[in-house]
Amino acid sequence: MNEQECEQQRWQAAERLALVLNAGGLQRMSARVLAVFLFTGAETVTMGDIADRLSVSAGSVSGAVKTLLSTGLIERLPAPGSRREHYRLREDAWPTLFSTQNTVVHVMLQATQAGMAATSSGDPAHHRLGRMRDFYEFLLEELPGLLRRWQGRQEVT
Amino acid sequence: MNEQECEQQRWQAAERLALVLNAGGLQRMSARVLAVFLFTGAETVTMGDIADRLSVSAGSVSGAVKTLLSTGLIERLPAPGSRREHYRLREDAWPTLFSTQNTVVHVMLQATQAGMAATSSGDPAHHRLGRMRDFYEFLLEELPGLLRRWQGRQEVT
DNA sequence: GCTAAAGTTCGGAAATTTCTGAAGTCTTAC
DNA sequence: GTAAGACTTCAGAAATTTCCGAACTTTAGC
Repeated sequence: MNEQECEQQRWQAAERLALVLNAGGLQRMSARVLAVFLFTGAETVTMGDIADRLSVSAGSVSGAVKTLLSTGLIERLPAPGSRREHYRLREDAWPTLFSTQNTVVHVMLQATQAGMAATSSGDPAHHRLGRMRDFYEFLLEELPGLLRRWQGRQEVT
Repeated sequence: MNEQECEQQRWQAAERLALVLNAGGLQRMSARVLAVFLFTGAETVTMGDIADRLSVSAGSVSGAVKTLLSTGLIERLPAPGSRREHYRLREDAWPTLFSTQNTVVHVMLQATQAGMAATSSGDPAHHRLGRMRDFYEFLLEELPGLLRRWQGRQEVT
């Protein structure tokens, strides 16, 4: 396998992963940009690098980078007096992504509680909502332990 | 609070929950139909019931019900020689939904492995992909135990 | 078998999301 | 201070998703 073939495969894999990240909840452009951060051979990238690689407009890259920054998946490097800003994937990007996805659970719980307040205890809906609440409360209870176990494993390495 | 106010609140809560389910990955119409299954005061519902409640076309309901059936969130009841098919929320709907959402993780892992195959071990991308793979493999390892603990808690009740 | 109600399918309209491109702002270097 | 490059913003175009509705299929009841 020569170098060109490898590069081709690398970016094919990147686009495939972008599709999955997209299915997992990320916006399409955010997913593609995140894939660049993952698959680039460089330690850091600039917005221009990303725009070139994906052949998309600077505006799109700007928006996606802003989103990824605000969700804590990437970080801006303390720029050494450079003209261009440099960014890179954060070390704990994946636990972060996992955690933010679980904020949805919180909102779900609030909705179930509103529903239970609007139904009497004899109502089948009241019972159903109770079961739903129980499950998601269980999930939230389990979350901290899960992340702690992950961090514990990291320290060993 | 009189009966009408309660009904109004009930379905307001239902629509709110539908929005959250939508944000959590479900299609818009599937989410709204699932909310009806949760919030209805009846034990079971027919497609006609759903269409009336949401004021949407029979076609839309048909599509959404088909999806919810295939993902195991609802079930068709062994119809007692009736003209209309009856459906209801499955008892283990929420663990099921949770598990299906985690099939995304499997696909993600496959993509990381393809990426690692296309990069050499000296490449920064190789290292990044390795970290991503480690985290999601960890998650998959934790999943069975999590569901087992949930089932254990259910049996006690 | 016929009828009528229930459910399904699918083409295209409508609505929403997503991206671009151009204009504007900020920063750096000279 | 000025010019040039990097980044941001936003209105509108493009693409995609989503839904309706009409035609079609199936099934229960007679």
